[in-house]
Amino acid sequence: MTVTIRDVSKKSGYSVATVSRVINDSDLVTEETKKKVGQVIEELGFVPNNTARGLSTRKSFAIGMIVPNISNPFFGELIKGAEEAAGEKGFNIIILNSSYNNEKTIKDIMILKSRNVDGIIMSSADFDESIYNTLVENNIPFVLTGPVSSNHEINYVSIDNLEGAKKATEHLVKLGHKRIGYMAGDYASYLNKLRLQGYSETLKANNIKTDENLIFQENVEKNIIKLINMKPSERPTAIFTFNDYMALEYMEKLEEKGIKIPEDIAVVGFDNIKMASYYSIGLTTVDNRQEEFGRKSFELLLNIIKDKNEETHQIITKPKLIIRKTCGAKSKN
Amino acid sequence: MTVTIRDVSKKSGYSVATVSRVINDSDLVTEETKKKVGQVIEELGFVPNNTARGLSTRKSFAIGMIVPNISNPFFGELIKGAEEAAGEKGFNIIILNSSYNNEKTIKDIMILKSRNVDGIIMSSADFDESIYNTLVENNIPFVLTGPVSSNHEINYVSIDNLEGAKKATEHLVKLGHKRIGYMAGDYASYLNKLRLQGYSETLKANNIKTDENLIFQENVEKNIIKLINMKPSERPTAIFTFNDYMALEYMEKLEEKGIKIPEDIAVVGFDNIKMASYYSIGLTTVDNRQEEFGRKSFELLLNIIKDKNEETHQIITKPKLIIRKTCGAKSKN
DNA sequence: ACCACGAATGTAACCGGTTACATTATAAAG
DNA sequence: CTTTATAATGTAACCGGTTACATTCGTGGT
Repeated sequence: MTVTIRDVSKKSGYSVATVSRVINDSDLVTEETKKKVGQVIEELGFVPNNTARGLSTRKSFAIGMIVPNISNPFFGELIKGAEEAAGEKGFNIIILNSSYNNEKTIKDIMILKSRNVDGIIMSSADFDESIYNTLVENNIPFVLTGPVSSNHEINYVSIDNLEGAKKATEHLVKLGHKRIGYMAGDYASYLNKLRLQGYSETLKANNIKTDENLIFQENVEKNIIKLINMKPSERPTAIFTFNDYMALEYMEKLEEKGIKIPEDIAVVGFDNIKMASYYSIGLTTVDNRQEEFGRKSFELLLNIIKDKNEETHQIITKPKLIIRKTCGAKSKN
Repeated sequence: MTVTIRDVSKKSGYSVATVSRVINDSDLVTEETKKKVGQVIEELGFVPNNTARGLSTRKSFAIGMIVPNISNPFFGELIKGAEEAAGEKGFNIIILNSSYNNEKTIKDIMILKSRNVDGIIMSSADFDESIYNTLVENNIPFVLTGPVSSNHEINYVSIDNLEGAKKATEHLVKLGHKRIGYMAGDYASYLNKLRLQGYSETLKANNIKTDENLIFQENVEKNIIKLINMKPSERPTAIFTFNDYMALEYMEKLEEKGIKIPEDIAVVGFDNIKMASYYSIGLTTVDNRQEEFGRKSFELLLNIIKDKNEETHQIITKPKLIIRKTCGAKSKN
């Protein structure tokens, strides 16, 4: 049915080994035979079977990618960057949705192993010991995206979250705010810890003493009620929120209550999701370019696969503040 | 290094054939041997090598998915649905980003062929003859998502766009509007044709004569200028826009000019993207559930792969109108 | 007791590539 | 004109599963 390397061998008069060498552009064959064999390949429309190739080389030219939620454009962009970089090197991406579930993540890793992927790009909200062990025991090259709290030496690429939080908070300080709040959601991620830390350190560096009443770490509902019930004189005049998604929620609720942004409360987010730039929202935020991270993740992974050397790499990019309207500073748009 | 079926065979005392049968849960083996062999598999941590399996069965339990833009949540949801459905059946998804480029799409199809995918889910904005031929010549089972203008008999799943456009327009008619506009972008897609048709037919059915001046088919910039420059008495009192994305753009521009929504102009979109429901936007729109379509696409594809029968299937789902604020009707939220 | 038959298991070829090793051809060296 | 090194090609085993076909074994019919 399908044309195989032996068909090409027969028709061209060369052995399968030589044909294989031609396919792989080995320098063991003459230019002339390359041409002749190439001709036959063309004629027969031969396409090498990747599965067979993978079986003998134990490589698949495929990498796995496990993300918490494909439909979230934040991860969509990550995937896009990785897919593009992979394609350029002849790799393909097998995508798996972990749904923020670590048990599923481990199953996914095993699935990817059975598919002989050459490596995995992981984007886990909660990279724990069990995931780490699974990857290491199965000897699978991997890189993480996002900040990593693990005390193992791990390859990852991430934005500098501490620095980003500092820039965001500092911007509010420079605008003259004294009562600056930090608003997060209810889950105690490492990411949250870093961003809170950046916030706190910035206040300290500017001789503003931290006020526990201005740090909101319960769920969004409770936080908003607490905020709304504060006397205007006690209320923060500016808030740095954990991420854009939450910032949008807070903003919606605040405006419902007649609290104006940025006049009454200035807002700065984190991530620069597409919506932040959109439709009269104009959220000031910290740019967190996922597409670029996707690309870098793949490139790092490829290095690891090739080199197999022991040293780990951490690629940490510098964050950039995007000033729009919600912080009250003059927009640069 | 890795544990193979022969290791299991050796340790369990059974032949590789029997082990293979156990793996595949064949009813040719006793429950007892299944148990014994299963035990050994457990002990050794054996995971069957999918590549080897694929080579002999000529199946890969992988399907390819080609979408125009992964980072667009519209497609993200589609992928998510397909990935989930696929996972339940032991299939994985290889994702490829076509960037709306048909030449790349054809290359992608060949890449997927060399990987022996069992089928392809295509989401092309412009499914043309060359793509069709590539798929058919290479004998690759496929299903399309979205409406298909091709005159070939093709498997696809789509929303009923004509019906959706009718519902949207009808809603505006029922709200008492007489001057209802249709606003699209500048590209003449089949999709646009369908939605425009739904709009026109609804007007006719309600004895409102179509006014060419209320149909905006140039690019967004030009359309908006034309709209703004109309006298209020000539202006449409309501518009049905090609999709939510455009609707948001129009709304932004209109509000900038002081034209209130829905008081001055009511707006209905199409697709129900996440943003439509969000942050005081409240866009009335036609639900176009991509996640469900992703799931259905996979299920349909699986049927095609299994049955190999000749008849084609078209799965067309009924659209649902989501009433929010921009149409001026009382919101049901 | 003997044969037939079906259920359970085993043997080995096969899927389509890669590659270690063997072989042949070619040219340079003695 | 051998000998020898080297470049080009060929042979066949191998990757790790699946499965057609062969074999073994137990049971019921006569």
